[in-house]
Amino acid sequence: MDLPFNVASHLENAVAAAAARLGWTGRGFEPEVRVADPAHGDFQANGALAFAKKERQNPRALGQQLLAELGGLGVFFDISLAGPGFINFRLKPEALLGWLLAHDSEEHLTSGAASARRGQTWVVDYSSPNTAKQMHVGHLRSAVIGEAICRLLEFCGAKVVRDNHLGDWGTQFGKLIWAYRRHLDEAALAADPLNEFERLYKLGNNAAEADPAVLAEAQQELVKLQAGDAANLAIWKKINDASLAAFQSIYAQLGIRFDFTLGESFYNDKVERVYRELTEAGLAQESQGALVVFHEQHPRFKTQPFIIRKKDGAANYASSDLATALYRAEHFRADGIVVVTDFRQADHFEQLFLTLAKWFAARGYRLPELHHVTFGTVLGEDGKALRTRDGGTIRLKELLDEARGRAFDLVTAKNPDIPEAERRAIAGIVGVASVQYADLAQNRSSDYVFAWDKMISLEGNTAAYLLYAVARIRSIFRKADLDPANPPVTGASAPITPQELGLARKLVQFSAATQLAVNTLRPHFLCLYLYELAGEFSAFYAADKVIVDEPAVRARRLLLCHRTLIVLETGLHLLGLRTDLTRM
RNA sequence: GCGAGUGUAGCACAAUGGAUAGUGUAGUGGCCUCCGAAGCCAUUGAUCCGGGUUCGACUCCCGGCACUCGCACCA
Repeated sequence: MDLPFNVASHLENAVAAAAARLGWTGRGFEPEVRVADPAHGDFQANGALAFAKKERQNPRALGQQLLAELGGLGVFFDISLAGPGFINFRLKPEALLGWLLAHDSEEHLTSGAASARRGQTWVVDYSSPNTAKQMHVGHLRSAVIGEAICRLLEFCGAKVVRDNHLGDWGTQFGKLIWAYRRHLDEAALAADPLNEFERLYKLGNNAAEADPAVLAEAQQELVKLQAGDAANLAIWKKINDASLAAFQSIYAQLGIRFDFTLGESFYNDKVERVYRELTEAGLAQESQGALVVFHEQHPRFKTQPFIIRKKDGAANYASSDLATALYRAEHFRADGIVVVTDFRQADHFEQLFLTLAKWFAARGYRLPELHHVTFGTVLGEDGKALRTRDGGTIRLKELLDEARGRAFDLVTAKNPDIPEAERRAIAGIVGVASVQYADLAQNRSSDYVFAWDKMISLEGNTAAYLLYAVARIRSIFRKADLDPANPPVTGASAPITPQELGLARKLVQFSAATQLAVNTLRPHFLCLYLYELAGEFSAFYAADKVIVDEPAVRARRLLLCHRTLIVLETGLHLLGLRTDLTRM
């Protein structure tokens, strides 16, 4: 019998079974298996501690009883009781090598993970920029975090629907169409449509702010658009087509491909049902001319309304989001919906989810698991929202161009002998990966400081450090002219070194890291793992020469190198990064 | 005013109620006739304040403080 891909869940099952034999299961025992501090073991089970508290018994004694039931695991682990009642599991070297031999490709790692969420469908709503504007740095996080979440869910076996929920139907179009009708510069439109749309939007926005009469006119343009006015629809379509074309080049660079681009406009004819059903269910009411939902039991939302139809009759964010959730539940049969936006929309989504729960319950609809994945602001080094020197917004296109440029300068400084075309290709991978990784590597809840030097300098927890490990491993195989597949690993006379063991142990923890990242919808847990793995590899690489004379030792070390390579690559791909470089 | 998020070394960040709070950078001291030194090894330095719950608290609860953000027709 071999160890399965997910060692932690295997242990969890074994500990739960042992507890069941002791009669603990019905009394609230939880195994609480997690990755351990290497000083104590590879995994630990802490369940005896909490259980002892609940039972008012000595935790150490309960730990001892549990330990006595775990004999079957002795094939794979050295097991010990420690401290107040921790049970530590340390994988035996043979078990470690067995696991490594069994998981020999990205495909096998993926199939090993795919049982966790098999059969589930998840709709992930991310990126979702407003059309008529260029994407700026503020759009980076939703796109990058959303894509990583999609890939993590897929890795765990879920069917993922990637939906770009464009802001293509809001009030900005009233202002934009108002300006378009009066101030369009045809020459500028032909030269750079997005630029001209941005100019018109600013013009319309300023005019509406300065003059209530203009605002009223702009609102009328929106009402006409939402009512299907042909002329306004034509302008709207022109704007959207130009915007989408520009977005597409950004998505291509970030490795993002949407299954659907169902913007707010798609739900225009679906909001009437929302109004009707919410009204019938007694959830929506008229207030100050608008249709709103209050939540009486909520301390704040009992007085802070969720406005689902404006007093001028137009739909808004709330109405289209309600219609969107229903569509996702009915049409995609979603088991889960993840919406990735910044934290400032937290109130909106709390109100939305409360409303959905009541609405779906009233109609007997099945409610998907709802997640609002929030993230903080990208800050400049002055601690304020990231801006250009003259206070403008930083366009995503320019940001990625600069990342590539900086990466190119660095590759050129380090390795001037590589042909320029290859240096450009390397810079494309490293530059974009650095930006993606810098965003993913921190807990998304906090703001983060965007610092070019730290991001591209390739030291510490950066994409380049990980890609450097990838390049070095490829280099070993290139120099040795060896095929890494399934080398013989037994019979080595030299004992396995601490660095080899450290690396092997880290590799086995890959599944635990992906589980943690996907269960919390926080990709930084995977980043942290990959960084530690690359660190273990670097330490191993410095301490133990791979290409040594003794065949069995060489084979064992090549096995470690190869498995490190595939785990690093699988992990980086899960984050949405490219790894197709052989040197850098 | 009400609410949410965030406060961890000089700076930037980790820590799913667990064992001695981890890393990077900056500083200090080592390591290339040896598979890539964009590297490795060692070392200095921190939980906003005050209570509480717990065998155990950066983590949970209560009260403050600071910063950011949200709160009737933007998305």
